[in-house]
Amino acid sequence: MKSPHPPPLDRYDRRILELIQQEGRISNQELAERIGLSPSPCLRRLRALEESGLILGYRALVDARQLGYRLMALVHISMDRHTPERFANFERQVAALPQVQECLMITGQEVDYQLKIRVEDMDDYQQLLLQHITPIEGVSGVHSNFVLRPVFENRGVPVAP
Amino acid sequence: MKSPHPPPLDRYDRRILELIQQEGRISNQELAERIGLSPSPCLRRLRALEESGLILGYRALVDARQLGYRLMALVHISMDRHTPERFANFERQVAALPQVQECLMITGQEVDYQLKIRVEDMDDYQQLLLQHITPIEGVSGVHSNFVLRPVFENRGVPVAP
DNA sequence: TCGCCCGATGGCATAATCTGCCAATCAAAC
DNA sequence: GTTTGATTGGCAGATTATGCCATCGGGCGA
Repeated sequence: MKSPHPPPLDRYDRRILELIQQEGRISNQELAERIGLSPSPCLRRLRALEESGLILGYRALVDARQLGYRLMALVHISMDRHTPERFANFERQVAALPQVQECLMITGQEVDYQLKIRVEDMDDYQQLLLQHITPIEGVSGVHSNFVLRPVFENRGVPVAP
Repeated sequence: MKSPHPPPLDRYDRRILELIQQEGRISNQELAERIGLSPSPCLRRLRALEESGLILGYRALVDARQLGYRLMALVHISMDRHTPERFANFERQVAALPQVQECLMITGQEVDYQLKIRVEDMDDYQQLLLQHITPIEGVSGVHSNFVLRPVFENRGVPVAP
């Protein structure tokens, strides 16, 4: 999957990465056309990028609001004792909650994790917090911020020249 | 694109949404097989979901670390004067920075925005902050947290039954 | 209970796409 | 200028997508 010496990316590879980050389901033919290559080598390059692990996968972006998730929250969690077992347990429990879209271990004097959460409304949020997050062993502090407006999300990673 | 009365989702639609959030480039044939429908109606449903706006698009996930982006930071921004023009200007300037992966306007007594940033290293980060973010008109406070470990990201939106 | 009606399904045929193979091309090193 | 190696383009077979039409099934009224 991941070679020890990843070959450098030329301009074709970079164009491919840029385009499939924007249009993940673009056909190989159109991809080839846009990068100025014939379909054959274009597909070979795409497969190579997938094999190398540079392309981790493909996702459809679903409109969470249309599914009823009108509330997005950023939750900062602090843990009382910093043992590996506590962390591992917390991460496992949190991964089991589908409302938790993202979990980052971060720096901060009073904070250990930031969670990004999607729920329908405040009632849901309160229930999730009180019944599923606060009770996790080791959680000593919880601080919530709510997203007033997502200015932009899910941007592609810049592919430098 | 977005109908005023979106038709309710049945179990087929929900399965489609679940699967394409995990495998965005799955072929229609395999998708049909997995949801227990023949290719014809499966494709019709997929297209309908795209037309309705529920599926916003498709993205390839690129491994940022392999591209050299070893540092991920969460930056909290406070603005000194809360006028619409200031906000709009800030958002425009920030959207022009490819290192800024996400920009959320959030609640908080001292905070107005959270940015998620990817850079190669601390030098890059310092330069981005001092040369491109701090100078934006209206920015009065900047506070950085760094991501020690992304436990998980890019999870799909739960599609409730 | 029966029969009608509307929407959704499955299958088919055609069109488009994917994908492996081969010879030809290009670039760099000698 | 020649050789060597990798990359490309085109072609053919296999796979997939997509529009069309008859059929099926569920809900509604009689």
